[in-house]
Amino acid sequence: MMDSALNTLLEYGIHPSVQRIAIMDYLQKHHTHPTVDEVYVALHQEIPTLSKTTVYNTLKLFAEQGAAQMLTIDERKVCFDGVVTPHAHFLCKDCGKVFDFPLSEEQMYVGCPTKESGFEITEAHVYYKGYCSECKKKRS
Amino acid sequence: MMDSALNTLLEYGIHPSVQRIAIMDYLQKHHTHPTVDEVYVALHQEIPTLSKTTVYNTLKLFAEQGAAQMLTIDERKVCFDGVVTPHAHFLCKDCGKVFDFPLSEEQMYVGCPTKESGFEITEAHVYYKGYCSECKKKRS
DNA sequence: TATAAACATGTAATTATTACAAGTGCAAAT
DNA sequence: ATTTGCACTTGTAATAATTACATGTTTATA
Repeated sequence: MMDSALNTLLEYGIHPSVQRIAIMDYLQKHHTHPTVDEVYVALHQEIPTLSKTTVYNTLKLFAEQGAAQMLTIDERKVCFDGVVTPHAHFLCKDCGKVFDFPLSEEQMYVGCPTKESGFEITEAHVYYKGYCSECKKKRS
Repeated sequence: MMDSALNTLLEYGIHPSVQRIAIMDYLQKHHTHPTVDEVYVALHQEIPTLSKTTVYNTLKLFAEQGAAQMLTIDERKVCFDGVVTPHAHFLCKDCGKVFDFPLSEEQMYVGCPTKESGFEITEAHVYYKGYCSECKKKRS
């Protein structure tokens, strides 16, 4: 059931624990770009002893190890994405939903500082903002 | 002196006030990607009655009107950029500094959802993260 | 099973941000 | 010039997100 989550943790050199597996499993099954709070509220049901601090620590760890992405597209809240293959994100300024958009690795890193610049790049994010089709209708 | 700031406000349809002009002037003269607090602390000297709420309101207004950019590259703090022409941003994970990198409008919007998708795009941000040349040296 | 290291927990503190009500000052109209 | 209204600013208080830290628990290994 949670084998995929466990494997992902091992793959990224993260020591597995009940909580970490559950959180990774949640990320992999819910592509809703959840916040810390959303993950906490959802998992608190199954694991009543889970603390919010653990969710903070764990998601931060995942992001540091490259097992998940930390998204800062919405200034009001940080959210997370279990999909680490290259893609872009879109934030609707009306409903606040975050959408995925296809973008190749090549496109993500177009114009990115090269090694010669002396900068070492570890991640790239492409964020679009505007209005999703649903909200666009409502507004007109 | 602050004519450029005043003109920018008028250009973006923002009613000028002493505070708004001073804040825009600060943004235009300091390309340091300041936070609300940094702007507040700096200007509080010249304008002792300036309140932090006003800085919040004003920078938010600038961003909404397109007269400045709100950057969410650093999850720890929102910062602002008075340069609204297309370019990318780089955050050093060690020292926390934000650097500008050249990027054409075309490159910024590579792979961006088209009108046919039903999405309306109002802004795009390209963020890189890693280690700047200074910090890279220290780490090795 | 003893021990140490790694993890998780909960509370409290901190910080960033927003809400809101009251005050101020400019600008148009009389 | 004076009044009136509106936009803007202010300060305080509330809210929400995040972090620090000390304690407790689990896990792995000898």
